[in-house]
Amino acid sequence: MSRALATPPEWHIGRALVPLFEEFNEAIIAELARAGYGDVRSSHRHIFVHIDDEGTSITELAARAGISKQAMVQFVNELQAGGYVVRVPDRHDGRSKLVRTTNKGERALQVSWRAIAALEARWETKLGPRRMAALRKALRELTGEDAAQ
Amino acid sequence: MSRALATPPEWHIGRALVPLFEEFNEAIIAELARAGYGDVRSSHRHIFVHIDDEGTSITELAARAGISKQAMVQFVNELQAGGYVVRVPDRHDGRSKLVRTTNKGERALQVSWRAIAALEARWETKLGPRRMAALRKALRELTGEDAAQ
DNA sequence: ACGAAGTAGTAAAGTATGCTTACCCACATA
DNA sequence: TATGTGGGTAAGCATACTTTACTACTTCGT
Repeated sequence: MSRALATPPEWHIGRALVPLFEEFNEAIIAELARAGYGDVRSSHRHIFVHIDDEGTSITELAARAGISKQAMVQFVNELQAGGYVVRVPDRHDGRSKLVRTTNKGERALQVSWRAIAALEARWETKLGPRRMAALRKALRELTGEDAAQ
Repeated sequence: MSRALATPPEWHIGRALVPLFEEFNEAIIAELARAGYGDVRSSHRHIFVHIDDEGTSITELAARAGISKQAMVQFVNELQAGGYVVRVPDRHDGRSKLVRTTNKGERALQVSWRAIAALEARWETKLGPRRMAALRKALRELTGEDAAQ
């Protein structure tokens, strides 16, 4: 019945990671909605972050995102309905189609990049350029990237 | 029809924030499941991170978490069914009940703290103690905390 | 002291989302 | 020609909520 069996940690990264992740997501979605791309949802990043400029097959997109083909088909259908991507036949494989961004898709991507840049700028004013650079480098290394500029 | 209308950013924080957030979540849920608390889901953090030792009302928990009372009732019901929390009457208000953690709830909390500590330790081996401390400080400041130890 | 108005908790139902499994067809490759 | 692979439909499921509606209790104004 005794309370306080163990002392809780004074602070841990989750206290920041969770709200920061939410802030990141909401900043992008809100900016997209403001720019007229209100039908883009955060799960559509599975396409936007993995799609190549020359187009990418559904199977490949699904593999990169780590979800099933069927789930990816759904997301592609949604973005295609919104006019953000199109399916074009693959010249090298009659079964395959390549998903490509449309001009509208490119514009939406640019809006999201601007939203991210704005968020990073806000963070930089809080931390200063030196510490913000260090933060970016640290985060990048933690995800296994080289972080070699 | 021209492609490459704007250059995509070489790298941005989302590339790290998203996978790191997922890693954080999965590390806790996996460790809880391994310890026999498989019925705790990540949304239950809404309770665990906001609950006071003396107990907290549903209305207060909902306000802190930024969700509706009804949603909070659901999460409390689930955790109560699992034996992690109980509802006790509030002496000062006949309408109100206080949600309190049980011993099992406290044990689950400790498991999650250990999982977080282990994750932070793994990150520290990648970055070294100095840069890890700087990362923690930066993240903490970004969420509006003082970060004054 | 007393009725009106507000607040705490809750049940029930509905909605949006992000998936999965089970199948199936078309085409490619051996 | 058999087998595999790409794309797809249909259905189902778990999750994380919200809206609506109601009861019990408290507080406030008179």
